[in-house]
Amino acid sequence: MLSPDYFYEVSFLDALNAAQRQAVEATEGPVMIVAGPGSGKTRVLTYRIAYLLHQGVDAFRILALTFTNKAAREMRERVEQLCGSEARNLYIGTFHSVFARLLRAHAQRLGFPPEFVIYDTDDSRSLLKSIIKQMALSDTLYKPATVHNRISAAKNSLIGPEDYLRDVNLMADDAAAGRPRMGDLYAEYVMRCFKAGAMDFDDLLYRMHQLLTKFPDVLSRYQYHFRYILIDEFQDTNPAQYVIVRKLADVHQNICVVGDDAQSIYSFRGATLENMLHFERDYPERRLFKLEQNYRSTRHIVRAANRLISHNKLQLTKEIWTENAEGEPIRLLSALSDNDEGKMVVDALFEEKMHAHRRNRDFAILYRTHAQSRAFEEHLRRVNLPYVVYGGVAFYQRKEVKDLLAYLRLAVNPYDEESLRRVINYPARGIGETSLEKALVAAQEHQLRLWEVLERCNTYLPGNRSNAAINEFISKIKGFRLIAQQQNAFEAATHIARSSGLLQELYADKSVEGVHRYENVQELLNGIKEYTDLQLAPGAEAAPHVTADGEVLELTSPAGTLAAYLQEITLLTDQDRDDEQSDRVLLMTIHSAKGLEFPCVFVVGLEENLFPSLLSQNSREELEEERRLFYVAVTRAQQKLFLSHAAARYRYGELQYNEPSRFLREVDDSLLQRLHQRMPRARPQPEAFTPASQPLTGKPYVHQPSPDFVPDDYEHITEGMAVEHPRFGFGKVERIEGKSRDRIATIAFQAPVGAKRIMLRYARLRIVREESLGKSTG
DNA sequence: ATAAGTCATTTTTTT
DNA sequence: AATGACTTAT
Repeated sequence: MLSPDYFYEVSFLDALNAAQRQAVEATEGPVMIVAGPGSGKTRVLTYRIAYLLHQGVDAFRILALTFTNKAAREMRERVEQLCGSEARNLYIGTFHSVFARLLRAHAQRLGFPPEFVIYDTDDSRSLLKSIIKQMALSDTLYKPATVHNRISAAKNSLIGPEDYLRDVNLMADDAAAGRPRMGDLYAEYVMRCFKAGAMDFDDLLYRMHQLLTKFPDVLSRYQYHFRYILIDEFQDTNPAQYVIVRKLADVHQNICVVGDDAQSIYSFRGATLENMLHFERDYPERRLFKLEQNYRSTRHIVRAANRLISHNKLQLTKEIWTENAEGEPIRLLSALSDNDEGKMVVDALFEEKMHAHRRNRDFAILYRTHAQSRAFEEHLRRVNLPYVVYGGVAFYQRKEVKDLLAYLRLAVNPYDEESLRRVINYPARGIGETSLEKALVAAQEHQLRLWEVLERCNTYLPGNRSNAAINEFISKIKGFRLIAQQQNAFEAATHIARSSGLLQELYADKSVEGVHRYENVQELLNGIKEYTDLQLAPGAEAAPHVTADGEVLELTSPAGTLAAYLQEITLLTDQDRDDEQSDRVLLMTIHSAKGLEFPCVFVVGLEENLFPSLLSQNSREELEEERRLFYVAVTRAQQKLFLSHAAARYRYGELQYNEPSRFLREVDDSLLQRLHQRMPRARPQPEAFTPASQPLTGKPYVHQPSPDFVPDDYEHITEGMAVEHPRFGFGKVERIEGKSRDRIATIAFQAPVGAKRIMLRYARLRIVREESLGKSTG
């Protein structure tokens, strides 16, 4: 069995410690790896795959599932570094993307077209909104988001609409909440998605499970195919994911899950720690490996993390340790107000940068909610430190991008109701709400799809004034459909963008924002071109769709077509786009910091009611999840950790006073070193706070109304004026449209924000003298 | 049809 | 404080 070169070949395992190596070499049978933060979890996963390949396992028999595209890409790249191009044939992807592929191959079994569309959250909610309206329910009681969450939770627990309506407990819950029709909404929603040939994100799991349950031949095919299954971030899986994976692993039983119960922070989207407990129950013979040595952080930080997490009752016993240096004590910053916190944090950051000669990107400022970023942005701008805030409006969520995608989606699948409604009157072609309303009613009445009604609008909507426009629209889309079938993705998309009138509409808008939108659409088209060229390039590598023995694993649309492109793109998100490696301070929520690490970390806003959140203090479970969130935040730090809190802050426009977070007490006092003794005895008076717009002079701010300070008075802002916005910085008003409070100003802001269009109502703009523009940048 | 006024909402996020 | 959704007035 062992080749003569065995020892040479596996010498790469020398890069691992004993525990890691054991976990890598235990390839057969069920395995659970509990991996603490910074313990080399990704390393173990990649080496495990590399080791399997070295053992002669065919790459396409290995299935590795992750939560994010980024994690999947990283894993593939790292295996490729170890094993070369063989890594390309690995089945690595997110749960959603892998399942989407498998579902495409067998969609017809479930009555779906192979080119089914995937509804994102917006699509789902907009569909629900229309259903709620149609069923004449109050949309304050049945908010689309609430209903969607409920449906999503049901699907993630593999509860279908019939089960839901039959479930006494669920029905009682809904009745108690005053929403007795929830089950009916669920059923109608599922039916509408089905008719539209659409699956939402949760369907990719729910329908996958259905496929495997209803069709034993499909199940056994994949059961035999995937010899080794690996799952990353197991603590974040939901019941549906776990059940599916168990089914797939049932023949070979080579299932390896890697996770850390102490880092489970996604219960609000269905993840359950119980999966980790169930794993032990379901696989009694499973082998357990614990990776507890931390290579990331100083002893101070590791000790603080352990202290903190020991307050949680619900946990598998595990204590991380490290051989790293003691490091410096954790610093505590106590600020008077949110603005003060911004100043103290930025000052400390600046000092640390100068003192230890660090780069900007060595710093991360982590907060509980997005709204907290403002104060830090303001002060970072003031000291000229470049920064980037994670989590703005996603590219693929932008209106203009979604509009074009809707046209493309329609060309592939005209039954897609959400896309149809999105573009039927955009650009305006005289098909108003009334016609659409009528068509929807007719569709309901005749049990037809919206598209089918419109196709024969003369029959179903006799005498409707806009029938001519509808017919024209329908034949246009049919034309697009032909083109999508005959030409490649880029040609088809360009044609559709032009001949739908979308491009012209955007081109006509010469405002700064309009130009941006036009550019965004162009960028989307460029992306499509890139994709097409790559797919159709001579000698393009075969995607891992075909196994070595020639078996086609799944059929997808022909490469390079619009249909194929849409399949690839739907599951991409912003974080998968331009991964700018520029030297900037990073600002983000703790949730999005998971999986990352930084030399210096600031965890800010450590106040009761904010972190832990007010809404998380109802039950012990929720509080423990907040604590795990703090644990995640603390363990992002490699060398220096700063914690900060403010005595008072504005929330929802009101001044609130909060006690320091209980989490600060839970980290041993001896580990904390106060940077400045500033905790006030008495509550500060609101007047004492630094206002949002502090003069640049650095002199203490004196609160007195000045003639050039007009916070709310939009009438005073005129074109050509130099202004300062507390968040976006300095800029020049280029253009003003509209009247009164709906006036919109186009303001060319200086870097890093760039030109930006903002509503002036309530906007806190400060008029500044022209010369301050030159000397202040962000 | 457009402008102006009212009201409700407000965690975290991936796919 | 800041928005988005919705309603009322002209």
